[in-house]
Amino acid sequence: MKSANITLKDIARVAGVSTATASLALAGDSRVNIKTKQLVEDVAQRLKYVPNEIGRSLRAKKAETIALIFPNTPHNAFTHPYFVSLLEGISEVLVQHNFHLLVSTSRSEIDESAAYDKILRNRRADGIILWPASIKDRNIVKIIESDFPVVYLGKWHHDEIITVERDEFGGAYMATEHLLKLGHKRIVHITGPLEYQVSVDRLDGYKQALQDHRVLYDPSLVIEKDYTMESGRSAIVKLREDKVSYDAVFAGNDMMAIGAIKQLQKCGISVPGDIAVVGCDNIDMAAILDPALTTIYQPMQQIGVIAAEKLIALLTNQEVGEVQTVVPTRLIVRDSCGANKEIS
Amino acid sequence: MKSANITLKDIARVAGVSTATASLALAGDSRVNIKTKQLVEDVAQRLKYVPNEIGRSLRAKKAETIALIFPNTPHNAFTHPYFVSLLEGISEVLVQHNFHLLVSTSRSEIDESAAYDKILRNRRADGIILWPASIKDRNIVKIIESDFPVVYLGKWHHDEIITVERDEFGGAYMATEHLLKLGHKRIVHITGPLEYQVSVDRLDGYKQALQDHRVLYDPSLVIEKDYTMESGRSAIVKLREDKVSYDAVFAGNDMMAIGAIKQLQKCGISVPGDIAVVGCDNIDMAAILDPALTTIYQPMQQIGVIAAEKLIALLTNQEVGEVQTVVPTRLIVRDSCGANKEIS
DNA sequence: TTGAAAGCGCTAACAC
DNA sequence: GTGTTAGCGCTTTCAA
Repeated sequence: MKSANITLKDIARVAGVSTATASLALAGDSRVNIKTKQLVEDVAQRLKYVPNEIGRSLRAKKAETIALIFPNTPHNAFTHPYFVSLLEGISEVLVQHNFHLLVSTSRSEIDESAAYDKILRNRRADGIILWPASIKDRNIVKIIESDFPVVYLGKWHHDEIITVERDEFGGAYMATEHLLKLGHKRIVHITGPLEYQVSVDRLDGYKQALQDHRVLYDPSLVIEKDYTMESGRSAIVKLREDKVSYDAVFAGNDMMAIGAIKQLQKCGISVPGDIAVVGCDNIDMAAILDPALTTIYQPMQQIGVIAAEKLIALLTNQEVGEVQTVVPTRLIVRDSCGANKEIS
Repeated sequence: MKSANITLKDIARVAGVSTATASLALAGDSRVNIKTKQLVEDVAQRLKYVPNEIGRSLRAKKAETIALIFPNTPHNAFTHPYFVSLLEGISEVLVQHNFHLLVSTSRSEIDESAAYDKILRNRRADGIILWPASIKDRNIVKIIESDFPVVYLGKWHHDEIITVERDEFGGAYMATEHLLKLGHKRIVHITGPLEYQVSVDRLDGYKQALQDHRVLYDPSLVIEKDYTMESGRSAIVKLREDKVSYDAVFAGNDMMAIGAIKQLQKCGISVPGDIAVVGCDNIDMAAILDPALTTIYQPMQQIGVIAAEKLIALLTNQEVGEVQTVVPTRLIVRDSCGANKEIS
């Protein structure tokens, strides 16, 4: 900054009023004389006055900031394909309300609960949007149980917590049903680590679809992997080793679906000719691959928008609306499932 | 929060000392008696005292926070494939130094310069990492010319500005040279919008490589597009319409390279058999495509790390080191260029 | 070695 | 309508 910062005091001095009046004037308080108000505003504009938000925050005990917290390592958090869309949605809302966004990655496994305490109490943020980590993470419980304003992006069994979640169950159900309707009976499901709620929900959706269509659930068709492309590959290898027969694959995310397809193709098995594959996430590359991947779309931007709106509503004592929101997912039919006849 | 926040005053009262002593003790000042220090620390720990950073910031006139600013729309900013890696690098360093990260997307075209002024002066952040927008954006000039601590992620013609940039020129040079060495003479270059410095640098690298290899620069081989996949497609269409003959394509980014490949394949032209293609960025899907995309790797995480380190060094009066850093890019040879003989 | 007091920039109760 | 004053939580002289 070339010049020292202009404070409210400066404005008051130049305008020839007290700081209190200046403050009131700039806040648009109706008690202050219209001419005085004009005068103060002019001076403020001329001197390019920008309120010091730290001072304001200290006084108001509000930071006008919300924190987006990832309880895991930065690596896990940021490489998540959803992250960018989520951030976009949150940011969009915050800008409208003049809130700031603090992105925090305190790794639960290193800083332990102290880091959370700090975020909760150092008053840098008024509320938190919490990205779910493993179900086992006790630190999350702590945050959720404190009555600090928080929006949890997932399922939580407590009526007072605001949650915004995707309909994982429904998405998996749709994916599985889609394959069933195409005539497949032996559908492999590659799950993510079952310590994540998402993985469990997707597995449940898969099971329910089978049951509703009177197809017996066969545990040998379910393989737990870790959401990486490589693990998708290895799932296929394992199926072959175990001599499991199957006619379709529903992968717990797109990366594993891609890995599976690559491995199948490597073995000379046609997708979708011999084996139909459906993924989950609709990451960018899903549409570009050959065969283009049939997958479940996750409305992450929308989730960001809803989460931010609810949190701000809560912070500003507005109507929050429904406490638990389940945002629908959507099946995107492309080529890898074989539904598009001309290419299968 | 279940209980009201514990302040320094509380600690002092419980420990039976003054706030000044408590502050000193917790700061580890050597003047304070070791026993007093111990006592205060015990009390602080017992009451789970966490300093209010807003109060501290107001006093210190420092926010211990840096802002990452995108001058464009949230959409443009966040969907950029580099963003996640960059964020990861920055975040990694900030966590180490106990700094916070404010992510800001004030859209230059809406809020105009007021938004920048605000960021510069509301004291929410001590420094800025600035992501380059169009060269024409006057607001950036304003930020850069203020002497607010800033690290600019690109080329800037001013010795006092800390910049961290990728070697775009070198990358494009390598890509072009690689194609030349493979025997290609008529290399198309699809550029991004030339109002971005990146696009210009890549074009320059392309030209220089041609010149050094005594290949005449032919303007009809250069097509300005907009970094989208669709525009990569349309570039190929246009070349065909104009009946331009060529044997290779160097695309200004991977998305355009992918679009070009898709369009070429659609026309029955083999990649790399008939036309060799090289992209730029090394986005995730580059390795997964068929043919796998030869491209230029951009070390964005490293850039984030360097940028954050330099900014923090500047803010804490440490040695900043070199003011202008050019981080090398790297050619990643895969299949789309035809260098891997067995598949071409 | 410790405490009293001032003040960072702001807002709001209260007095005039 | 406007000014005086106090105080948010913290650090840092300065005095004891």
